[in-house]
Amino acid sequence: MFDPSPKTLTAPAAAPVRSATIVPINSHTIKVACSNCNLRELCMPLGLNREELDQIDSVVNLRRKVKKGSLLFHNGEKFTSLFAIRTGFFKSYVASEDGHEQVTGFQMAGEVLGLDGIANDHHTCNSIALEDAEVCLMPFDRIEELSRDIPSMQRHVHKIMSREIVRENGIMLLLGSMRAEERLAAFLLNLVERLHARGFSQSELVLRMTREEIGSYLGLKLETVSRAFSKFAEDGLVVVDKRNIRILRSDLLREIVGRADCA
Amino acid sequence: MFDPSPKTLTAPAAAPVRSATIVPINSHTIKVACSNCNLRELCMPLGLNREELDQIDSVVNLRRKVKKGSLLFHNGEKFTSLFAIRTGFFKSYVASEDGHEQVTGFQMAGEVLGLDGIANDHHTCNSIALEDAEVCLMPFDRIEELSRDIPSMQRHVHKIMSREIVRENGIMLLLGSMRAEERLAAFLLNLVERLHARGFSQSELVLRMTREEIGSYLGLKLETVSRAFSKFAEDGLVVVDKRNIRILRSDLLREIVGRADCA
DNA sequence: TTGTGTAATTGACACACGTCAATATCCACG
DNA sequence: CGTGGATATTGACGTGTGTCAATTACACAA
Repeated sequence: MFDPSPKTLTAPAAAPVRSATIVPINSHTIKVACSNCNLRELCMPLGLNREELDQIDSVVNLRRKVKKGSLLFHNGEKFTSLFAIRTGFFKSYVASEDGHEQVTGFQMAGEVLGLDGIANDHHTCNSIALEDAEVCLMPFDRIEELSRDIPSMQRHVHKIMSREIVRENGIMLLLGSMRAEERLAAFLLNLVERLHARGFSQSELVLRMTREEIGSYLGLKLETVSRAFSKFAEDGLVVVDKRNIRILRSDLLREIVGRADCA
Repeated sequence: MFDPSPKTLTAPAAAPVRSATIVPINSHTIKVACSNCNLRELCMPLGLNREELDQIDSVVNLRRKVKKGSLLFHNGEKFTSLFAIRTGFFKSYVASEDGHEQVTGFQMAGEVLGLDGIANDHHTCNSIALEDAEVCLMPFDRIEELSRDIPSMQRHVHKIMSREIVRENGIMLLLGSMRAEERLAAFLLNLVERLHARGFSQSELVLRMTREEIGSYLGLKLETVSRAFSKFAEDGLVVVDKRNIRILRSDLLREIVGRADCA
């Protein structure tokens, strides 16, 4: 089909990879910190000046590798830290008593995980790595401390949380009023947009999740997701080869999303 | 049917009502402030000591009356303040380009509105009063200022935002995997619980919104909501008289929610 | 009172999506 | 180099909910 090069959602690492699961950061020995992280335009340090950057480096004091398929945190776990994704791809989900899983989001490099835990000092959802990943640990009391000293940091934390609220408002709109193909179109456009912001192609993407996980996120069954992909392919909007997707007509995808509920 | 007394979601006012739309609060003349507001156990001041209470009074510097049917804020409006509901009942909703409205939440006394605006300095949703209401204006830069001085205040603001994220996670679960009657049962239980926390009955409630608005929130059409109400009534779970609802078997309602997606 | 509009209920029918099942494909692992 | 278990696709069919429409009840204004 098209170039199946196994791209990873990993920006070129500036630091050597370590084998330990938890890696203390020591700015003297390992030159890995927010101040020279290539995600700083997307992640926590956004909008901070040089001096503030140095301060935030003191917040991000741990790194953690998360193997594909393992949990970063889970429902009920004590909340202590937020997590900034350095590399890899995560799925967050809640589970109802009967065991049903509802995917609440997919997160990639530069995005922040764990905000749900602040409310009750315990996490209320689960986050699992869909590919080998690395996250920066940010102890929340340190974040709050620093927020009290640096107004721009404080504002940034507030914006990150508010952005999550706005995102979820959008998902409610999607789940509440869109039809299957509209949902999938919106999903694909959102994914490529975020990937593009990270330097990837505007038209090609590799899905990190199964059809079932997409379906859970979009409130659909996996068969319906599969059929919608086939329909898009049939209509020449995309080329679908398993998890490799090439978008041929993003304009038409946008049109599909736009005409949501017009009928 | 049953007692149709037109209860209002208004705690007994401690202060005289003024006619102006915007009422400056002067602690010397009008004894209305967080420190003696009867919602302080639910609203912003939660967990503050006496001295901190006095400080927060300096944040809440304006009151605003909102007539039934009028907007508190709307999509695109510049964000400056959060709003704490003193009395009344609100509906928040987003609108897609084509004009479809998706209700994102219903809010009552003691709850905070406007968190969506922080992300982009402009609101991304709309809030409309479903009955005559009164809100306290809390300029957000003042909130941030105070948060820097009072750690417990800072933590409280974070908790309020996180709580909203968790709430929306729950709605995603509802919209993504529950069936009509499960959704309505969950909705009713959530409403009475919140009303009960405000001193109202555990079993009787007056809906402030139409079937269509409930449907929008739950991702259903108004006819489906109506049918679900009728089914509940037929099965003896509730007594329905237009917008007056009496819950007879909350245990069975809980069971309906619980068995979501068990089949 | 009568008129008018909104809200709610209920029935008949349609259809989008779920369910069930068969098959194909790929990858991990012995 | 097979083999078993995910994952994905596709078809046939069922059903929950949407759609359309008729009717009632009620609030409010003339």
